[in-house]
Amino acid sequence: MTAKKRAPQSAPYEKGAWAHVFTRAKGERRYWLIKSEPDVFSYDDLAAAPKQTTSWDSVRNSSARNFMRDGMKKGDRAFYYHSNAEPSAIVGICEVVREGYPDSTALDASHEYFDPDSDPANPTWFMVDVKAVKKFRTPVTLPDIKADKALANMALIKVSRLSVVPVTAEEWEHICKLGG
DNA sequence: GCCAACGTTGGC
DNA sequence: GCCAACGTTGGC
Repeated sequence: MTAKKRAPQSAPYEKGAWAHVFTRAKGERRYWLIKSEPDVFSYDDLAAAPKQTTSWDSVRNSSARNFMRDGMKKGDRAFYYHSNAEPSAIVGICEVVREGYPDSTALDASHEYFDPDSDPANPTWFMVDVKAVKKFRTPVTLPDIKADKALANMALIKVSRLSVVPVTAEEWEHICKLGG
């Protein structure tokens, strides 16, 4: 028996700052933002997928994993953000149609993102399914967001390099108005 | 348990 | 293509 690997469970939010996004009033809808590079999987790719749905797999960051495993619920909405794009921007809206479940790519030895340390009986990595809802008429770009005082506290800005982040209801409404 | 080295993300 | 931020790894 080898020594147990330290499980990648630590995450900044657990120290307090984002604990609130894991609780909700009965029937409350919560909001998120998910990032994808458009060259890899764009919003149009999602809209063109079977049932306009895809599993948000291959995320290998524990904070993002925790948001998917413990935070996102069916019916929640998420902005679809194109990272590493010209310009980087929120380009549309999608909906969580399946709540967190084990990420199959982490358990598939033939997959590029296979994680040999993930125990199938107690998986390390989780994913959700998201469905395209609406493409913005006008993408809301990162410069737009940075220039907007109402959006200065967005997790997108404050916590860089996290592929799944929470969005407040106020930020959600504001950006929806901008995007049309 | 500290912390240096390393890898990844993503803006610019 | 560069590099800052930051999470993870592993030696001690």
